[in-house]
Amino acid sequence: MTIHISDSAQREGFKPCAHDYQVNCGNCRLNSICLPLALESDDIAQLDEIIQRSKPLQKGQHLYREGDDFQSVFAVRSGSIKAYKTTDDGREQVTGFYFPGEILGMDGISKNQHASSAKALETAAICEIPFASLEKLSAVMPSLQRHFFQLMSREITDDQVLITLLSKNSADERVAALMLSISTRNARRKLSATQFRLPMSRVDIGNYLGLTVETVSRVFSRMQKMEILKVDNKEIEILDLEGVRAMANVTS
Amino acid sequence: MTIHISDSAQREGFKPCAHDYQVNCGNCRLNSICLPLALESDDIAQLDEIIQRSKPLQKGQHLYREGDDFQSVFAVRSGSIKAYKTTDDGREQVTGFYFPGEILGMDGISKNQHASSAKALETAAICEIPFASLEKLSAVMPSLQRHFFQLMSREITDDQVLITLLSKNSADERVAALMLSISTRNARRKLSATQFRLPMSRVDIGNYLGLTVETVSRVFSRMQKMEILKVDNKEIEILDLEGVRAMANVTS
DNA sequence: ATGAGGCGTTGATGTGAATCAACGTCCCCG
DNA sequence: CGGGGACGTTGATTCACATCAACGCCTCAT
Repeated sequence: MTIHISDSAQREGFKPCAHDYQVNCGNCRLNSICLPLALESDDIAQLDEIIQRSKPLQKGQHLYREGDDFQSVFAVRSGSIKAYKTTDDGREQVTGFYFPGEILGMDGISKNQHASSAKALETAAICEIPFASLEKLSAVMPSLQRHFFQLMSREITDDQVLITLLSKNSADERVAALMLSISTRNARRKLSATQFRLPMSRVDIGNYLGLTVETVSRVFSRMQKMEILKVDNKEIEILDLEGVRAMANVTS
Repeated sequence: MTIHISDSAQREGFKPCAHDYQVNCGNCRLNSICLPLALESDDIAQLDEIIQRSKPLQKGQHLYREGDDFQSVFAVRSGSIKAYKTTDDGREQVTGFYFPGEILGMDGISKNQHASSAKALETAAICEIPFASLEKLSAVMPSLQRHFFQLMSREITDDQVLITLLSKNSADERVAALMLSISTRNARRKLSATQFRLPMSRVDIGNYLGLTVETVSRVFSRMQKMEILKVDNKEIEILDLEGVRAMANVTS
């Protein structure tokens, strides 16, 4: 089977490797997040076949860059990734953070070129899913086709949530909402919903939320003073989930 | 063939109708926008088969509402549609405007429920594409499958552009960028890139761009004073395209 | 050990857009 | 014909967040 890797990935050392990580979709702890489909184990084997695992990405390395040829979408197996676009005037807009079990790179399909860049926030293991193979397999596996339509749709609805957050909510609400989002996604991976380490810097948070570093920092301080959140550098503890929800102004 | 219509569409009068509008994908003036695929005429006939045309939606009527069962995606044939979400606290966030040839409703796939509402800004003719049929057809028509993946990906990249606009740009830049976007989309339909009528209200524009009506109005006034735009209520004329580009702060 | 550079926090000041308010226009309906 | 309501504009004031500035704490290279 031909192996496809994007240019920048190749540049920075994302290489398929012979080393057996003893991981496959069938035994992957994350498959309920990554592949929530009623796949026959036979189907999973086929999917496994096209997925390429590789040696981990180091902090700061790029998985792909805006403008790179689009060949694959990627699933995060461990670590975390930030996706971002560069604006006309050279500034950076963070468009998303991706944690284990989550899939990124789908924005590249439309123009056959990645529409954003993706960079490791910490050491990260990645599964590469060549899109051409995925398309072929989808045509014969209706549940896989459906799953990918759903994944892309999910990305759209997530973006709409961010649009609303940026357009309608205060700095307090935005930061609180991000904390809740990370908490929820942690819980989905059977990790603590109340204690976690933020892999991204304050700059990245501000950039994602349309705020300056200073504002993010002040919101954290305020939340500490209110005793709804404990912040120790990147270590976060949610002390009062209801309080954080109230600050985020969400009903759910 | 079974006919699927969403609940709210049914409530408000979106009904398939026997009247022959003498429209099909093969002869539709918009097909280069809506279906930019190398489809055999045979394929187009098959696609035509599943698409349902109906009597036009009147201004203010809903095509679907947030929470409705997801059955179909929709293509605009004439008129225009606004898509919006309702926030927890009851406010409205406009997530997009859709013009002839454009496709909406794909955000409903992920949860099998529409994630936003869609309402006619003026009388609008719509093609309904039942998603179940589309999925089946996609499995046997690779170019159609590819096309839909691309459409969804396009929606993602468009949302990312809006995210960046909301997060990084001033009121002037946002309004100018919207004018350019409408201008470009008009040109794609072989209409004037410099003169057009805005189908949406100032409230909708503000809501989409994360601004108040007053601010939108002031930006328009400013653009008039600068003589780069002529505004007469909803009638817009771009007097100086480069000037508008400069205001939007875009290089392209 | 040392100092430079990245990252985060806090305080003082400035500003762009929100808010509040008033008014004009258009259109529909009694 | 008149009035109520939706929509748009413009001006005065306020305010949330950006900006500017200073400083503390790491870490890492010399």
